[in-house]
Parts: sequence; structure tokens; C-alpha cells
Amino acid sequence: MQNSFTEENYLKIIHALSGRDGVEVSTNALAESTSTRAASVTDMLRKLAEKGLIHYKKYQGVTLTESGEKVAIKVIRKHRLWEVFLVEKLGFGWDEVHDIAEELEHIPSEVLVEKLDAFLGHPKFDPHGDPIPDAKGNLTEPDYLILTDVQVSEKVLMMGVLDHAPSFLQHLDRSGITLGAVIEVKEINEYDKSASVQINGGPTLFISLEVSKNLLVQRR
Amino acid sequence: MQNSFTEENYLKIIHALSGRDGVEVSTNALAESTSTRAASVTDMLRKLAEKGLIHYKKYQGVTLTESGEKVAIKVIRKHRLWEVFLVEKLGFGWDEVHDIAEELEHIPSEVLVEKLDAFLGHPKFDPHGDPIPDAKGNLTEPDYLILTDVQVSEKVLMMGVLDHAPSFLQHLDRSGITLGAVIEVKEINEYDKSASVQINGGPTLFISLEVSKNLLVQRR
DNA sequence: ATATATTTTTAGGTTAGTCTAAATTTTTTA
DNA sequence: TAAAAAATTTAGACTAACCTAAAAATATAT
Ligand SMILES: [Mn+2]
Ligand SMILES: [Mn+2]
Ligand SMILES: [Mn+2]
Ligand SMILES: [Mn+2]
Repeated sequence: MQNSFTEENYLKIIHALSGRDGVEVSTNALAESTSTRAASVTDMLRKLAEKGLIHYKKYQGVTLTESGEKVAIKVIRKHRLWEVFLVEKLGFGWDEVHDIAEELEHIPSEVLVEKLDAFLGHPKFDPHGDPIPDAKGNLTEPDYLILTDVQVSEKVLMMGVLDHAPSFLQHLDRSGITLGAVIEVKEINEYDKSASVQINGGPTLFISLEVSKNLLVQRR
Repeated sequence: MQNSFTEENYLKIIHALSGRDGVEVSTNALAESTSTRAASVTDMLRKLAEKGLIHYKKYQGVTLTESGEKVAIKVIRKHRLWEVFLVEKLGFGWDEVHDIAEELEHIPSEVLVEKLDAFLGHPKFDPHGDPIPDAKGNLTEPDYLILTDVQVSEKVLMMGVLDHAPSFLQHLDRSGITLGAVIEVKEINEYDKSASVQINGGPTLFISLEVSKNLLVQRR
């Protein structure tokens, strides 16, 4: 039987909140992420548990079962492929595609996904640097650093973002910080941890700790 | 306020059943087309009337209001543009795209539709020969003939289909009858109105009245 | 023109997904 | 470790979209 939009969204969110080590996700965290109330979450959890998509013991939080994980990864695959389409083919900015992909990700049809994937040239990453699961459901999260972990005078490559909010992405656009940019940390301010960074050997700019915390980078 | 998938489907179907001259559509016809029961249709009609999308007087059938017509045409525009995308860009057959477009047509976002339209090169017709409404909502139905109206020895161009069923479209594929094909009527059988037609000056084949009734053509 | 058949609406229910308020369980604090 | 706080679940309701069965309106046929 088919899963509803709502069920798919829950599974995707549980996957995200559960993290790499599959830690239990709380009812309140889900209520927050789904913009619903805790009571509504409890109802949905009972249903997902009945369908065998999550492990759920009252008051103990939830994790995905293997079959729930499979569904979540399929949705993530579709979400990220559609984002690539919107940016690469239709010319949207990386700050504009999230909400649209949030709808497109629920269009059913295996063959649609696979044809889309081929049309896009089997991309490995979405416009925000997030890895795209392959057709078999393998999703390997690269081991990126957060910019706050980088020392003064180190040069790193910008690989992704943790915050996907349009306002953050637009801020990066204005600063010239795009995927693949070379970031050299020139100075870190002891007081507030703000940093002075040079982008692509060009302009130097100040970024707040808030920004540094949301930038995924990689040593070269 | 936003219209639901269900409401959009009703409006689209009312538009189709209402035809060019905007004739009243009956509750039963809608029940048939939506695969629901008449009682369910009545419920929905009351709601659509309250929203000002249809003209509805009990027992008298319904027609679209101007605002309902606008919504219907937007949905049709999206449906047909997505079908072009699926066929032209993703390589689907014209017999495979209807159900997927039936979902994609409900994705909201004006800008998405306009960017998709531009990406596709502002197509005027969908893969079944149906006209695509423009961004302003203008939809002009071309004046095609049905193949049954064509006399023996006339040559016509294949312009579209009335039946969109996969089985019918696959049958046309096997017969080599594609959009743009030249069809010359060689002979019409008096008894069952089946016909002998030559396709693109090449092979001659027999087609039943059932097929002829569903082929839209144009004199050259 | 009246009786019969058909169509449509109303009445009363169901399910999915949501809500608020109250009860219960778990966690934290003193 | 008992009391207070926080998190979670339960109880009871709501809306959208559907259903069946019965009633009412319209159309058809004698
Ligand atoms: Mn979603
Ligand atoms: Mn993304
Ligand atoms: Mn539809
Ligand atoms: Mn079509």
C-alpha cells in the first residue's frame, strides 16, 4: 500500500533528526519540525508503527525501521534530484527550490525518478551540497568539517550548508560564498568567534559565528 | 485561499465536460468522471459554489464561473506542459505520461510553470495534439476534423486524438499513426464504416470506425 | 395527466489528519 | 527521594472528502 504525503514527510523528518547513528527522535522534536502539536504526532506515530515503518515504544521516542528508512531515502532522493532539475535546467536560485521540491518529492513513479536522474546526468550532489542517494537506496554522507573547526591560515573548499533557509543562502550569494569556493581563514576573533575569511583568493570579508556554524567545508 | 487537488480536478473535469459552449454538466456525469458517487459530487458542488468557482442551482447542473474557468485553464496548462516535458526531455512515450501529469498539474508555483514553459521553448501543443493555454489563460481550440468526416481519396494531417487511453495510443504507435502523419483515405467500407488508409504514402492499413472516431485531422 | 423511472439531494457515517484540554509518565531539581 | 517541571499520551472534537440508504425533485412513458 501507498504512503501519504504526510507519512512521507514524517519519515523524512525522522531520518533527518535521527542522524547518522539513528538516535531516538522525540515527539516534541517532530511536532516542532512538522509544525503540528505533540498530540497529532502521537497519533501519526501510532499509525507509522502499525505500518512497520518506525520502532515506537510509548514515551521512548522513535527510530526508523529498515523499511521506513527505505521510504525516507527514496523521498530524499526525489527531493534532491528535483532540486538539481530546478537549478540546473530551469534556472532557479539555490535559495528558491526547497519549497517546490518539498511538493515534487511526493510524486510517485519509480520510472519518473530514474528517467529524471538519467536526464540530469546522475548527479551525486544537490544544489546545497547534499548527497543524492543512488537508485538502490545507498546514501553516503561525506565527512565534511564545519568551518568553525578550521584553524587560522587553513585553506578549505566550500562543500555545503547546514541551514537551507533562503535568507541564509541569499546572504552567502551576496558574500560570494558558493559551492566549490576556496575559503582561507585569515583571522578568528577571540571575543565572538567571528572570522575574517578570503574567498577564492579575492576579497576578504567578516563572517559571524552563526554563518561559520552553517558552512560545510573540506581540506584540500 | 488555495484550492485542493480534489477541487482542481473537479474544475478541470467540469471544463472538459462543459465543452466549448459551456453547457451545464450533470451530477452523474461528474460522479462518473471522478469515480465517486453522486452524493459526494453534490457535497463538492456546494463547496465550489460557495467559493464562487461554479454556477450551481440544485438539480440544474453546473457551469464554471469566470474565476473557476481561470483555475481550470491554469491546471490544464500545467498538465500539458508537464506532458511535453515528460515526452520531450525525459523520453516517455505519449501513452505513459497522462497519469504522472495528473499529479504534477497540482504542484503550485506560478514561477515554476513559467520557467518550465520557457525551458520547453513555449510549446503550443502537448504530445496528444491538445493546445496549451498561454500564460494569460488564453486557450484556443483548433478546428480539427474527425477522420470519420473525411471523404475517400482525401489526404489529411494527423493532428491529435480524442481518446487518451494508453491502449489506444499504443495501437496508433503499432500502426505508425503519429502526430503529423499524412493519412490518405483509400476506401470506406459501407457496412461497418471501417476504412483503408495509407500512412505517409507508405503502408496501407485497415482501421475500425472506433479508431477513426478518435483521430483529429486537418486538411492540408 | 398520471404513474413510473431516473436523477439529484439529504441524512447520517467513516477515515485521515489535525486541534485543545486533561491525564499520565518521565525527567529534573531540591 | 519526594516534589515540581516537562514531555507525552489520551479523550473528545473538527474539517475534507468520501460512502450508503432514503427522500425529494425532475424527466419519461403510457
Ligand atoms: Mn514534502
Ligand atoms: Mn537541498
Ligand atoms: Mn489531477
Ligand atoms: Mn495530453
